[in-house]
Amino acid sequence: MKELIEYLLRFGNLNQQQIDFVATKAKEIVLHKDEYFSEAGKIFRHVGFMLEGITRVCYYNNKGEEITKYFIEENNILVDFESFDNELPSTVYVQAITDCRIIIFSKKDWQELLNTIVGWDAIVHKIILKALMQKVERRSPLVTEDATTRYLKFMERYPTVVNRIPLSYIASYLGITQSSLSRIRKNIR
Amino acid sequence: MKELIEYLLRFGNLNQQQIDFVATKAKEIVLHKDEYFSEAGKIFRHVGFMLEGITRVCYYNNKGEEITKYFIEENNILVDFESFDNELPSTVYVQAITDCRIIIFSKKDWQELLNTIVGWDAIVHKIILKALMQKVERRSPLVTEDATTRYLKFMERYPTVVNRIPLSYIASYLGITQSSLSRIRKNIR
DNA sequence: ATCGCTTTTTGCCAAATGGCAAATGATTTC
DNA sequence: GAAATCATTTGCCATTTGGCAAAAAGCGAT
Repeated sequence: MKELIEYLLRFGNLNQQQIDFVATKAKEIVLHKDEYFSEAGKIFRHVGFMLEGITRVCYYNNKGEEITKYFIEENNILVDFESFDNELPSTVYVQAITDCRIIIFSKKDWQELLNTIVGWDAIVHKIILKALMQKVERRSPLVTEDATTRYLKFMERYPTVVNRIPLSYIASYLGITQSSLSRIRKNIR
Repeated sequence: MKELIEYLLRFGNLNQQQIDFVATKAKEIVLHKDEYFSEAGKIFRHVGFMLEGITRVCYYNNKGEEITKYFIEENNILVDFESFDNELPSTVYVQAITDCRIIIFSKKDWQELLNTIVGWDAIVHKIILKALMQKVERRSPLVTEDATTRYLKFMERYPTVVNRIPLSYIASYLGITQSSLSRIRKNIR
């Protein structure tokens, strides 16, 4: 919980009373490896905050291949705003790839925070912006570089992730096959 | 100007007085092909709105290759919020690739709109969100598909752009060489 | 230690893409 | 209209990556 509050305070100020109010709405859940936090076709009804573990956001293309869009690590927000805000079915899966501890807020509680805490919407907007910008930045370089460079950058960007998840997920993030990634790894050492 | 107002109204309501006020702050500029709207290293000090033409956002990688991140067409917002909001030097170039007509707001006027029009910040937030989401969506599929598929999708997504800009820009967006793109084109027909 | 299961590595060959340079085509300028 | 300039296509060959299947390595349960 402390982590969440620290995270929130980086985006705006909250007084003790407001912090306590947030805390009353927060619930902690555990998600085991391979379980889904949410699934494509369903509407996102929670805002999550990663306390511990790694999740990934993925989808399937028209050939049935699984594509990992990005990973979400500790101390990051976990929500599909398009789905959450507009009550639209999400197009992606959010899956735990290690055991995870996650703080969640139900939509109802989230609304109540919006209505109660002055400035909550500003904080939330900043958080969303930051999350989206991160996505753009993490995704863009992948297009134009060769697979080895992409892998090296991946390791820089997710240093805490590389050794905790199966290689197949990394490959599906980098847009290459598992075999290719394996070969690349060999050449790097 | 009508285009801008219509665009704004898609994200929230403004009364006639507010619309007029926005109009007093808007200036129209012309940017010729190849001119820069903004450059890497400089701070973004304007919010732009594309009336006519196409711009692209690009940068250079460590090999000196030019990478096109995306294109911006008519009726879209044109701003690097990270740079604009935080007064940080931008990392990208925004370049006209056809002659363009662009409405701009100076930072000072933009602030005044924020302070004067109730709900302006909400509209702006929605616009930013949409723009960022578009970027993510346009960028992500590029990673995992082969060049031909990427080109076909590019044509679907930017139907009005394909025939108006040089092939080299498209290649640098798709992350392939000009030669490869030329060959791909040949095979498609 | 052994079995069964999953993950990772490897070998083989085919396909896609890159790099470079020359040829062709298109456009501008005089 | 000819020359100069720029954009695009093509040829040649090297390199990267994919697809598939088998081998090897890792891991948990017994």
